[in-house]
Amino acid sequence: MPAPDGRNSAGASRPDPAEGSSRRDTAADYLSGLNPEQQAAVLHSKGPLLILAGAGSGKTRVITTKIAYLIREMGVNPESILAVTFTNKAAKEMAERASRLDPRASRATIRTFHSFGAWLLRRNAQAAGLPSSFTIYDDSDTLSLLSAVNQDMTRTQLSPFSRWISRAKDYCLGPDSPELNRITSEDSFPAIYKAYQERLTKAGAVDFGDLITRCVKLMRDEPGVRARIRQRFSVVMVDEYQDSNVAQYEFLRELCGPETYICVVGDDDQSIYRFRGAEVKNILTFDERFPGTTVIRLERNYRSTQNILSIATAVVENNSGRLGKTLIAQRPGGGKATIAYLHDQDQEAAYCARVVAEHRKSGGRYGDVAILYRTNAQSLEFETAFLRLGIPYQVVGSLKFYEREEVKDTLSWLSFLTNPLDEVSFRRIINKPVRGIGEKSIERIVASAVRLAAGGETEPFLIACEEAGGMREGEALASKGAAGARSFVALAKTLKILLGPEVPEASASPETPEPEVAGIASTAAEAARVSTTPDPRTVEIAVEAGAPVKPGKGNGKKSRRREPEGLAAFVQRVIMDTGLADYHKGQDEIQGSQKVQNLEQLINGASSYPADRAGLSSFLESIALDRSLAIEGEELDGVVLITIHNTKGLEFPVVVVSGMEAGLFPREEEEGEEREEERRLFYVAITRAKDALFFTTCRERRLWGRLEEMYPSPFLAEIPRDLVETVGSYGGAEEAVGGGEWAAGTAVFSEEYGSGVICRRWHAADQLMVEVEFESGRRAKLFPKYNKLERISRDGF
DNA sequence: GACAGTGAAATTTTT
DNA sequence: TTTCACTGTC
Repeated sequence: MPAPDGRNSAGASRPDPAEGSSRRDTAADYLSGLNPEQQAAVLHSKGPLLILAGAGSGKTRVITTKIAYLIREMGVNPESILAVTFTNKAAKEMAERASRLDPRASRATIRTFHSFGAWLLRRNAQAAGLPSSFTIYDDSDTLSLLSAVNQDMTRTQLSPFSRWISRAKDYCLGPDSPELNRITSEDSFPAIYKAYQERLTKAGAVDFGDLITRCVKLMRDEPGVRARIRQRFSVVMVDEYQDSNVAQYEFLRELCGPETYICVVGDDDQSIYRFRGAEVKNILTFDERFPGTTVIRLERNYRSTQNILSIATAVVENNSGRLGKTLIAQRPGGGKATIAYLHDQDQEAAYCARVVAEHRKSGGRYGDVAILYRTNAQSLEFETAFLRLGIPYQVVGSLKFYEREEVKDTLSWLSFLTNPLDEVSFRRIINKPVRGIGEKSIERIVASAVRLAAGGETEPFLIACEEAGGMREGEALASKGAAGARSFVALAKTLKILLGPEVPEASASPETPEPEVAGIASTAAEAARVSTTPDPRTVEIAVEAGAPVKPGKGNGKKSRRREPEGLAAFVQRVIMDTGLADYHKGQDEIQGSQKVQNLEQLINGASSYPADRAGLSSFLESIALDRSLAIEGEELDGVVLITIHNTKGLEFPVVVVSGMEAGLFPREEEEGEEREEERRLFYVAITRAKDALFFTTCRERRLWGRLEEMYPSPFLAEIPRDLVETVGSYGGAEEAVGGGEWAAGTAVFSEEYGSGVICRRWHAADQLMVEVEFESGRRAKLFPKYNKLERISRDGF
């Protein structure tokens, strides 16, 4: 174990002897429920630790217990503990559970990689070459900036570049790196990347990748910062380590000095983010890169029945390059899984509805059932069917709330008020609602602003607008545009004043734990200040905004609403004063959309933040880094519709893996790494199930309006036949698929074509005929009786 | 410079 | 089915 944090605990590494026995009792309490491997993981204290935690093996429990144990038994200062996760949900859960074990754990830093990066950069903005109020750009902002810099190219042309840039950053490659050819062979990429990066920096903004790569650079260039950070965090833990990318590995390397205790937890079989740069190699080679590593395997599974785990194991064994784990069920019993062969999505949805109904009949809840799919688009059929059948459901993720036009508009205003260099936001709001400033004029203003910024001007866009409005020396626009520019400037200035003065830069020792109480007190005062000066219009329009949007829906009673509090009052004011409220109200009337409602939701989301600059910054940051934020709806009992990626870390009594069709899941037909990743995804899906597991596959599917003929996923053939039963028919009654030796989904071998999977069967000339999709990618129609076709299986069937 | 209309293309997963 | 780029008209 590391020496306890120097600042707080010199000499305090041993628990007070007087308290010793009672502490040990408590320790016994929370350790006794752990199995031997879990205990070993908690108690481990020498050298790096890699915990290979199989699905459902109590991973979070081990981490949180370890945090509590470090604090209680090892005398580690909670502030010295850093735990990083990949999703906000995981971070939140970890923090909550650790705090429940020991309230002091709430003082530990438990964040996502990206949010920790943002935290570090804000506190060391100057050293990192950023304004402390830097804006975080999401992917669409990145694309906007790219198209601003490359005006001769369309967004469609630029979108691959946007992907390549973020991939390059995943690998920690800058615009000048000679290794960029690993990303793409496109010749123009380095130049476009470079121009983008320069402009991004000029805009006082960072993208997601920067949140990691800039930290790596900061730690390398500034030994002082690195030393402080290493002193602050003597314990570093990483969850879901299999999803880390190269840049995150580099970051970790910088965070960990010789004294740091490092513990990573992960499961190589659940690595499913390769497409965005995750490197399974990080976990596969951890013990080489961190010499002296102890590896502990958690293979006891507390979630699923053995049958489910056997399926999962059989499937994932088809992958190569694994560290290897075998899950052992701790729960008894469990029946077979089911493969349902269905005709189309309607049948698929109907089948799922039946699964739900049966589960309900045996006393279960709607929320016990999860329907998993590969792509978000697949949720639609389930939604419409469930709506019609009166089955409550909830769609997890995919809530593109923050990508909506009206929300983005508002956020752009808020960003621009926080960061006057923010070009992307400026472009978005300068002429919305229309102020008579068209494309040409915008380009002229931006060009002028870029010049001004180069001269050190801190508010280049406002100054450039003043020029355009004829308020100062420079190129003025024609009358209509000039008036628009003037009104924009006036608006921005009013709102800025309302927001209050700039916050002073961070103090000298930025990584010292901050006394949080002081911050809240001052911000509460600020909150009061803003909300006590309401614009009379605010109230009036707020009431209108609360009125029913669609005729015939809602009522007038709702209009007696509470006045927005805290930052919400300011956000509302921005929406009103900028004219966005009226503009989108108009849109609602034309299109029957719910933009005003969405804006209200956004206002509500701001209410828990203090109404000052700091509050606004943290509001914007949490939105940028946690897109699932606004879903805080009431907890209703409904069937869960969710993508497989989103299920990571979740479990459900009943799981339906839908859309098991070649080309859809797995997505690509090719073999290799891509296929292995899809298989891991399949493995994740299977291991979410506690009691019952279903697979559905359709013969045809409506994809973007067209009807496509589909074939069963080759993954179905990897499921040992004795662990599943099949139901359903593929078209006509005679073609029942369940029985028969040559069912669809059966793995076969042909001397001529190699191995493959039967995707279809029917009768031709009184003989059974099957269509086989071979691994070579070829398809062939064969008579099992006449062509040499063997059935194969790996379970000795 | 705004905006409506047309035609064509595109759909994976997320911090 | 939706989104985006491009064209033509006011």
